[in-house]
Amino acid sequence: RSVLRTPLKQGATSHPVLTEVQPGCQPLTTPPKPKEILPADPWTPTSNLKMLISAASPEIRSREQRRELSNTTREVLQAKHCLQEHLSGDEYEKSQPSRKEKSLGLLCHKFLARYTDYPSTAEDNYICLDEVAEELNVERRRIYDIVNVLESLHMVSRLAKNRYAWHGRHNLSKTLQALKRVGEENKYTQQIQMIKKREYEHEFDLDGERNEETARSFGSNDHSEMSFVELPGMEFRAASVNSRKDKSLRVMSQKFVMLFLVSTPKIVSLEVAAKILIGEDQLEDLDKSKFKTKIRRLYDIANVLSSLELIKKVHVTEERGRKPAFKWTGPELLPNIQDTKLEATSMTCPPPISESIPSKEQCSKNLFPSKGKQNFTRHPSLIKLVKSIENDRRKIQSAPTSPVKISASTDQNLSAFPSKMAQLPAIAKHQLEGQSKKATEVKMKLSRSALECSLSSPEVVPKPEPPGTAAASQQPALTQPLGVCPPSHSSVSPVILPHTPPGVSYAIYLHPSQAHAVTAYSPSLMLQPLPCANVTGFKGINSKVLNKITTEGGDNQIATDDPTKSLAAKERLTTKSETSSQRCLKRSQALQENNSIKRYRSDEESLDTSLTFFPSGYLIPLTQCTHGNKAGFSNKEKAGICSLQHTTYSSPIAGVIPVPASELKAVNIPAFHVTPLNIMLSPTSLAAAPVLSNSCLNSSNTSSAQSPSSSVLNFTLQHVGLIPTGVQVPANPVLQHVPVSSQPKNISHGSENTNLQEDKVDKNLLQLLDHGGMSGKYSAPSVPKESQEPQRVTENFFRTPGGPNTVSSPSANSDGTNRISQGTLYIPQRKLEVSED
DNA sequence: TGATCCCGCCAACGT
DNA sequence: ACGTTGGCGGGATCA
Repeated sequence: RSVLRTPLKQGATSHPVLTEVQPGCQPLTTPPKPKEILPADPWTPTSNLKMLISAASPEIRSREQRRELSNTTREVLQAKHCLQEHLSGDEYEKSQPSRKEKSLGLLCHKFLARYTDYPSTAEDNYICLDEVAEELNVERRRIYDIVNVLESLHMVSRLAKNRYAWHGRHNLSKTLQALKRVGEENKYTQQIQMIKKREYEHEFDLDGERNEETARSFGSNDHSEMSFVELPGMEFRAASVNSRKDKSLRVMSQKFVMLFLVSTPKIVSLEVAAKILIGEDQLEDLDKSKFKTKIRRLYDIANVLSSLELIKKVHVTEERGRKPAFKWTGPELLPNIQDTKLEATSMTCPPPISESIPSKEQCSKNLFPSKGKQNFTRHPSLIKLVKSIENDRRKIQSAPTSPVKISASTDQNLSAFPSKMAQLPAIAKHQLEGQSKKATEVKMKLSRSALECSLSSPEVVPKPEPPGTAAASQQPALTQPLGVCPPSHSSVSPVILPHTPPGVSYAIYLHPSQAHAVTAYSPSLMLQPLPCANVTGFKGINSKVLNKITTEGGDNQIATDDPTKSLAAKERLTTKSETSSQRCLKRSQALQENNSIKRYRSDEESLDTSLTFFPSGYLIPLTQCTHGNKAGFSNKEKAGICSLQHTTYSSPIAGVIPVPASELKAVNIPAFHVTPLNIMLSPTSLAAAPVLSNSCLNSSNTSSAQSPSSSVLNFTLQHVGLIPTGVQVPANPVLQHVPVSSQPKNISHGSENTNLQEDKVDKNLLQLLDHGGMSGKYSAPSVPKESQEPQRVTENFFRTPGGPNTVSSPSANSDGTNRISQGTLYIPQRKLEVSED
C-alpha cells in the first residue's frame, strides 16, 4: 500500500542524519532512525532525562520491577553512560532513544505510574489523552494502544472524547472473572487443545486452511463474536464510544486474557492465541499476512499486559522449537464456581438477579452483546437503565471528592521539589505521591485500631455498593497503594476468589512483611485455602496492595507491606471480596452446622470478625517460589507429580489474601515456622485470612490425614490460637476439590512439552536487584515455578532471609542471591536459572 | 534470521 | 470539514 510512507517524523529527524530520507520522495520506508546520536537531536530532552533518571534511580527501579523494564532500563542506562562519556550531559540527553526506550511496554509503565492502582473512588481520575501523550512525549496513537487494552480490563473507561476515567485495578478481579467465564463459554480451552493437536499432527504447512478448519470445527461456531465484555459498573459511559466497531484491540485483548484464564497451565503461545483469535473473527481466510498482523497486535497487547504484570513472557519449548509465549502472572481466579457467584461480579445484571444468576448466559449476553442487533451501545435499554442508575449512584458517592486527577497531587508534590523533579519520570512522581499520601494514610490508620482493620472485612463492604461507594470514599487514601508499590502489579496478586466449588474456603495467607521489617526475608507466604473453616469474612484480595513490597519478587509473591498499606489492602480486600464473602455466607448459612463461625456472617461488622478469620486457614508457604500461582500452574501439568506441590502452588482455589503485617500483629500471631511445610510466619509477616468455606469442619478430618504438614499446621494454628482446638485443617483442600489439572493434563500438554523459560529478563531482574534498590521491595524471589520439589523450595525459603535490610545494600546479592539460589532449584534446561521474575 | 514491534498512513467515526 | 480513533502492515531493531 502505501508506497511512500513515513514522512519523516519530526522528531527524529531533525537531524541531518536523515540523509537517507529525502524528503519528498522517498519511496520508502521508514527512515532509519538516525542512529544515535548526535547532538542536537531534539528529541525531547526531557524525556531522555527522565528516562535516565528513572533508570538510574534505584528506587524507581525497584518499583518498576518488571523485568522488561528493568532490562530496558539497564540497557538504557548503559547506553547513556556511554554517551555521557562522549557527550556532555546535555548532549547526551538528546541522544536518541533507542527502540527499546520507545517501547510500548516502557511507555505503558510510564503511563501507569501516573495513576494509582487503586484510586479512591472518590477522587476520580481523569485521563486526558492529549496531556498524557504530551507528557510522555509520544504520539497519541501510542496512547490509544495502551488505553484500549486498559479499557478491555476496565481499568479505564472512556468518558468522552479525549477523556478517560481511571479506575485502576478496582475492577480487575471482576473483569477477570467475567472474562474467564466468557472464555469458558467459548470453549477456548478446547479450541486451544485442538489447535495444538493439529499442529502436532501436521507439521503444519498449510496453516491457513487448517486453522480455519479448526476454528470452525470447534467452538467458535456459535460464537458470537462477542463484542466487548463489560462490567456492571462501567459500561458505557460514553455511549458514543462504542460505535466504532470495537474490533480489535479491545476485544482482542479480552480474548487474549480469556485464553490465559481458561488454560490450564496458564501459558499461551502467541501462535495459538493468534489462531484462535483469527478463527473467531472470521473463519475465513487466514492468510499469512493476517496471521502476522494478528501477532503484531498481540505483541502490543502483551506489552501492556506485561506492564500490568498480568502476564510475563516465557518461551515454550516444544518439539519444534522455542515458541514465544506468555504466562499469566496475574491474580488467580478461583475456579469458577458455577455460576452464581459471578453474578455479582459482573455483570450488568442488576440487582434483582442476584442470586443465582444463571449467569453465564446472562452475563455474557450482557457482556457481549451480540453484535448484531442492538444498537451499538451495548446496552439494551434495560440494562442500560440499570447501569446508568448505578453509575449515577456511584458518581454521587464519589462525587464529594473532587475528581482530582492524580496528577494534581503529583503536581503538588512536585511543586515542592526543584525543577528537576519535574523531570522525573512518572514513576518517580508516583512515588512521591505515594509517600505523601502515605503519610496521610498512616494517620488515618492509626486512628483505627488494628483490629478493625483486620476484621473489618466482613462488615465492610456490602456488596451492593459499587465500587466507589461511600465507604470507599472515606478512606480513599488508604486505598491507594503507596507510591512505593510499583504500579505494577503486584506481584502478588492475590487471588481472587470466586467461588469455590464445594465448600470451599479460602484461606489467607499472608505474607511477610517485609516492608517494614524488611527483614531479610520476607518470604512471602501464601496460605492456601483450606476447606475447613468457614469463614466468614474474608476478603478477596487485592493484590496490589501488598505488593509494594514484593516487587521484585516479582511475580508472584505476595508481599505485604507496611501497615499503611495494609489498611489499604484490607479495604480493598473487602471490597473485592465482597461478593465472595457473601456467597460464602450464604453457603455457610446453609451449612449452619458448621458454623461456629457462622455467627460472624454477615453482620459482621463487629470487630470480632477478625477473630473469625483465623480459624480456618493455614498457610502454606508458597514461598517465594511459588509465586505462586503461576508457577505452579505451569508446572502443574508436568508435575502432576507431586501432589503436594500442587497444592501449594496451584491450587486454583487458593486465594491468597495478602494481609498486612500489621494485621497480623494485631492478631497476635506468633511467628513460627513449620519446617515441613515450609510455613513460616513471622509475626510480622503473616496475615491471616479468613476462610470462607464452610464445609470445612467436616471434611477436614479426612483430609487432615493426608499431609503431615497439615497436622503441623493444625498444631500450629491451634497453638497460635488461630483455630479452635478441635478443628483441623486439611492439608490440601485444594487438591481435593479442585480438579485442577486433572483434566487435560495429558492432552494438553501433550502438546506442550513445554518448558518454560523465563527470559532473560529474569536475569536482568536479578541484576537489578543487585543494584538495587529499595529495600523492602524485593521481597520475594520469584520462584521458579518449575520447581517441583517442595522441599527444596522450602529450603530456599528459609534461606532466604538474607539479612534484614539487605536490600538496601547494593550487594543485593545477598538478597538476590538467595533468591537466585532458589531459582536454581529448578533449573530447567535453559537459562532459567535465574528465573526471577 | 527470526522475533519484536515502532511508526505513522489513512480510513472510520464523531462532531 | 476537521479532529479523534485506531486498523494495519512496512520494515527497522533486537536477539
